[in-house]
This record gives sequence, C-alpha cells and structure tokens, in this order.
Amino acid sequence: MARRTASEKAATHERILRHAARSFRKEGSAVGIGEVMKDLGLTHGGFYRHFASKDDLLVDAFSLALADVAERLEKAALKAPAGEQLRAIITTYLSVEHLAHPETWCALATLAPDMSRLPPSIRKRLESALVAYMERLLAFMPGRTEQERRGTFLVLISGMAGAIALIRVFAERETRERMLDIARGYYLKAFSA
Amino acid sequence: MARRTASEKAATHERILRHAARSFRKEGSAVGIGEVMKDLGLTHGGFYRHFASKDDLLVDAFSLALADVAERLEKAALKAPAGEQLRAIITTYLSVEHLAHPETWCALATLAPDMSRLPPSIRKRLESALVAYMERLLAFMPGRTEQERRGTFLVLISGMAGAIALIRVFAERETRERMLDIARGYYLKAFSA
DNA sequence: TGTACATCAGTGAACGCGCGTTCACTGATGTAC
DNA sequence: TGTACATCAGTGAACGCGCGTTCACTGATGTAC
Repeated sequence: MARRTASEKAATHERILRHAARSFRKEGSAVGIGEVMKDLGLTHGGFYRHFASKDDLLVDAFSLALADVAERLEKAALKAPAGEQLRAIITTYLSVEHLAHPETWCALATLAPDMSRLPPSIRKRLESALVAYMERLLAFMPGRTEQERRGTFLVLISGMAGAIALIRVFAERETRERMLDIARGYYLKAFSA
Repeated sequence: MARRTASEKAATHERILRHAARSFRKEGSAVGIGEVMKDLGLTHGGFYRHFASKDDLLVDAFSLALADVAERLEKAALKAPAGEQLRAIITTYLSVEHLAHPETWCALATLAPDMSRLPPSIRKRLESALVAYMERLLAFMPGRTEQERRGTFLVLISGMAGAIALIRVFAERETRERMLDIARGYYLKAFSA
C-alpha cells in the first residue's frame, strides 16, 4: 500500500491491459473494471492511475487483442513451408482451437460490434490497430498489387471472423465442427489454391 | 391504467418485441428494459406481463430480427429478374443502406457475439431462428445439392456479416464505401458469376 | 341479458446490486540540494 | 552520500446512477351463472 517503482507501475499497467484484452474477448466489453482489477489481486480504485476511463481501456485492450492475433497468425504463416503460408493462416484461423478460445483469439469475431459503438473520437485509435493488423499479414495475401492484397485481407479476415462468430452461436460440438469444416474448405479453395 | 383486451395485449407484446429488435441491433443488447418500454410510452413494470425475463426478450427479439432480414432479402431476390436473384441478395446485403441502418438490417452483423453468450438453455431457440433464416434463402443459393446450398449460405451470409461488422468500425464515409465496394465486388464475382 | 366476481394489463415505488468514477489516505519512491 | 520534501501507486469508502425484477394497487375486461 504505497508508491511503486516506475517499472512496477509499467508492469501493472500491462497486466491490466492483457487481462482486459482476454476478459473482453471472452465475456464481452460489459465486463467491469472492478472484476478485471480483482482478478489481478488489485482494487478498483487504482485503475485510474493507469487509464483515463473505461473507454480508454477498451480501445487499448481491443488494439492489443488485434495485435496479439496478428502476431499469432504471422507466426503460423512463418512456420509453414514456402507456398503454404496463406493456407496456414486460414487453417489456424478456422480451427477448433479458435472456436473454443475467444479469449486468446480474434477480437473481430467477438467485439467488432462493440468497437463500432465506441465514441468516434476514440475509434480512430482502433482504426490504426486494424490497419496494423492488415499490414502485418499483407505479405501473405494473394494479389498482384498492394491494393489487391489489401482487398484480399479485408474479405478474407472479415469473412472468417463472421464465420467464427456465427458458428459460436451453435452449442453442439458436432454441428460446430461440421460448419467449421465447410467454412475452412471454402476459404482454402477460394484463397489458397 | 387497467386491464386491456386480449388483442390489445397482443398488440403491446408485438410493439415491445419489434422495438426491442431495433434497439438491440442499433445500440447493443445492453439496452435496458426501462428504455424500451419508455420509448413506447409504457412503464417498465408492465414488461413482465409480456416476457418472463430480459433473456427471454433477447431471444425473441434476435429471432424476430433474423426473420425480418430473411424476409427483406427474400423480397429483394423475388423482385429481381431470373438468374439475378443471388446478385440481388448480395447487393442488398452489401449496401450503403445496410451499413448505415443496423437497426433494421442483419442481426448477425451486430449481435452474433451477444447471441453466443446467451445461456445454452435459451440459445436453442436462436439456433432455430438461424436455421429458418437459412431455409428462407436456400432456394437462391448456388449448389447442386441441398447440402451444397446450405454450405454456400453459411459461407456467404457469415462472410458478408463479418464484412459489414468490420467496415462499421471505420468512421469515414469514403473509407467505408471503398471497403464496401471491395467486399461487394468479391462476393458478386465469387458467388454470382 | 344482467349481475357478481375473478382475472390481469399496466403503473410506479421499492428491492438489491453492480457499474464507472472520485477522493482522502498510506507510505515507499523519486528528486532537489 | 545524506537529508528533506514532493510525488504518486494502490486502498477502500463513498458518490450517483441505472439495471433487472418484484409487488401492491387500479380498474376495465373476461367469465360463470
């Protein structure tokens, strides 16, 4: 119960951010500040030493979540043999693992509607995070020009996010996996053939 | 302030449902019962003569929203000349109108994550509504077998919903319309050529 | 058809609860000399 | 290097507020005879 060193503060800031990025993806952006802090063994009052408001945390957490997924997908692509990189991105994105773990995977599939309801002033920061997401994966997208590759990213990622979001509404494991197979089959054929 | 006739009650029930289906799509499922009732000139207490709980309203409102959109898309298809029906569905779905009016258009693009967080007991009803959405448009989907047409619906509708959800994060009209053109171009080429 | 009574749609106060945010306080850290 | 003081990370009580839900009440509707 006293002042912390600068590096301790930075570590706490990051812990709040990382945990919020998971909680919002898992349970939605209605998760309270009190709950996030409590999960970390902290009290709610201290939150405002780290973020100006909940909206401020939301934007940063959404941005971190997007960067996190971009990194995961990039790693999956880089691990794949040459020519199989886009295939790796698609099978990683449309996986049972992704379906079952919203808290560590794509924020677009869980939070896109919440993102679009944030105040416009703050949404600009989210747009940057989305552009960064795209930039990170652009090299793996098919297309002759950069414009084409951007278009491919838009259609492919938003399409797969929509598929994950829809499939998650269904409860039965069997139904979900059948739908996932259909979607994966389509995107592999349409984008990586 | 007294008992109403059976048909008055039914009318009120429907007014609540229809308005909720709009409000949830526009502002998210966190919109309160009090607000929905107040918008209709009613008080919050009467709500429970019509619905057992807010979750109960959520499921019914989501289902109505889905049925509403299925009908709009079906009408768009039926108005189109033979051979242009799928094209009509795609251009209607990926329109500036849809982008700008979440309250009257596809609930998947605005509420899919909220749907998947509903209690499993209640989610079954939503699954039926989604299946009904599919059935209604199945005849317009390309594919040799019904299985294929179901697969096409899954990929097409979830993909377009994901595109709308992503594009709505961006604030600038010009950016949005450019992205919308790219998505529309893709889906027309991939599904309706 | 009229009468007596049960039902219940809608009202508005009240319930407990959790939310985001503020603030006085603590005591260790950071800084100026 | 030591000292004196300002800073501030984190605590926990308190703020106003809105939420979902309950309930006693009202009076017109529905129903049994």
